[in-house]
Amino acid sequence: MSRHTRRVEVTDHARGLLGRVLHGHGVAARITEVEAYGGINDPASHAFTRTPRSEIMYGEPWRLYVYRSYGMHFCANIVTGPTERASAVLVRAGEVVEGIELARQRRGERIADAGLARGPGNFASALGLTLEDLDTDLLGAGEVHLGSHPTATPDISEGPRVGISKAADVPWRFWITGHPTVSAYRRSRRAP
DNA sequence: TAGGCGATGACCT
DNA sequence: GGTCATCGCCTAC
Repeated sequence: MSRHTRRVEVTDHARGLLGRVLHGHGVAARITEVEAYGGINDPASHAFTRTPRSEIMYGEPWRLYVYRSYGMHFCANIVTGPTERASAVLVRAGEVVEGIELARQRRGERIADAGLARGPGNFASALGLTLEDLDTDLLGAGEVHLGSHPTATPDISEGPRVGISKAADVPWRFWITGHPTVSAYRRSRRAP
């Protein structure tokens, strides 16, 4: 398989996740913003160097990869496979469509609805995702799983990924055009 | 075993 | 708009 074909794969998965609903511990959110990570070919991916932490991305697709960022935040990724390719999609933002009261309890009463799941750390927080959910099968019927595909294809915009210092110019960030939950672009301080 | 750093968020002006 | 807290994980020694 060619390098080009791999690139299309992971970005197609990223686009395909927009508009899908992710259920997490009593809260459901429609995914509005994602970033694609190309695994072994992507310097910005955790899987670029194979470590015990990134090992899960080399395994079965449609598993949940959760990691801790800056010591206190969790970020949720969906492994898209195939096995050994280590491709994954980072969920950056969503619109809470079920369990909004529970989401508000987790995030804080004063947060506006559109901000409940804006930003990767906030999205994981709103859905109650932690390291306990690592390796969850998202196609299963557990507390954390993916819903069906949306009936209509959303209008998708693309741009550079946020907050990374390597390969910061690759346009592998996708979001639903004009959606209020999408976070503003901010380039990493360490990016060249 | 120690040092450096980050796929962030919140708060301040 | 910009600045900074904060700590587990990875890498090098």
